Amino acid sequence: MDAAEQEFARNGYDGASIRSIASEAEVPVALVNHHGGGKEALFWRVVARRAEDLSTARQEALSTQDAKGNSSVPELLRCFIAPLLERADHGGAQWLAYARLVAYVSADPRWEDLAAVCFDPTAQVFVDRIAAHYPTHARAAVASGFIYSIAAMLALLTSQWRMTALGDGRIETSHRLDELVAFCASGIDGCAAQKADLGH
Amino acid sequence: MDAAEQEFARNGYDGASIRSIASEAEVPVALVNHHGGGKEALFWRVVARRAEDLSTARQEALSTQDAKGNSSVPELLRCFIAPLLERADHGGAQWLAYARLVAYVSADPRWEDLAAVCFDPTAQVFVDRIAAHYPTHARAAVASGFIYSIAAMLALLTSQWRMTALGDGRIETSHRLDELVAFCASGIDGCAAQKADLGH
DNA sequence: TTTTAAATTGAACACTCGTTAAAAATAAAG
DNA sequence: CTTTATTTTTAACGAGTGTTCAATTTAAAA
Repeated sequence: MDAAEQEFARNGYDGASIRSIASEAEVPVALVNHHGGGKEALFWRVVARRAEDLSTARQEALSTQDAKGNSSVPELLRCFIAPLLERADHGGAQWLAYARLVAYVSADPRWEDLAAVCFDPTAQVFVDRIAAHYPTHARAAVASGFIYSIAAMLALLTSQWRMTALGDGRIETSHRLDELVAFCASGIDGCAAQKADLGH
Repeated sequence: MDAAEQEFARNGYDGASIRSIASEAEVPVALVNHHGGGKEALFWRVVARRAEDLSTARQEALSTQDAKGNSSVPELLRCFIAPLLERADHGGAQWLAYARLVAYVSADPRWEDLAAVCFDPTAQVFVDRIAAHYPTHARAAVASGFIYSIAAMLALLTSQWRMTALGDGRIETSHRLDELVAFCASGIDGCAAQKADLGH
């Protein structure tokens, strides 16, 4: 599974080969097929493996945040974003590979169903919580803003190099989270405000 | 080229096959190799083909906007975002495919160089213009926010379906642009503000 | 220990891939 | 018209793909 995770994250679904995975895991080729149930089933399994851990981490962060009193939108966003980013940073090579895999799955419409099963239920919870801070008729705008936020989070995982290229100074990883949360919170706010202006 | 554009956009680089492209274009297999100079060179050519048109459209939008007087950050962002989104919406199937291809290239670190050549120069111009609205020491924050914004724009191209799934109502395509610009402008603003708060 | 089940292995199959080389057809130049 | 380029076609090569199947080894159950 670890080998498949690395290979899928590095080369994508089509670029990865069962033989490379088997070679990296130092097992015969037929074993990974017998154990994984075919390439596509193996891919699903790899993505789903850490999805549950990620979801519970997000919900737990939400619970501990709620215990401190009323949760603001930035605090809610942080509960969703921090678990993945922290694991990508300090969770070892496997979690970094998995984070890239999440970005890959989320970007490719081909894995619509997989993403819907693994990530959408938790996302739904956070959209509900964030939307509660805005007028009820702005829910669609909040949902859009939340998806934009997810895209921004994944961009931080895949194209961090581009930020240092376009900017003129490297930013410490610990500050990236605060920066991203600030971006998303303000963005959702702007989204909802724009929706409110439609009637004028 | 049109056939390659469709095929690459639909299946990615590894998923696309020269034979499918040749079949869709109703030409022999060897012709596309002779004319395109190999698969990778063909991919570069396809991506670069409309990149220049896109860049000039963005810069022209910037010029006409500047002619109206001082350009605000939302107006600047609209000049960058609108050209691609308009072409994806009303530019026919080819431009829609190309838009998806841009999203694909931007997401995959494998095409770092290609993206740097085709898209980064124009992006640099817009980062400079936007950064002029903020204190000079906030340029890195603005660059980060701009990349987040690009990610959001590409998410609108690839996962529009998810917005209607997480929200509870469809939003008209014409409103999407305003919504996205509002999100990005507010987000960049929040990014720069967070950077300013670091000293406290 | 014997018997049944499961896991592991090596080898091969059928297929698609990108690329190449020589032959045929078309266009351009003299 | 003849002759040179250029483009197009046909065919095939070699490598790599996911998958399958019987043979073997290991583990578990009776």
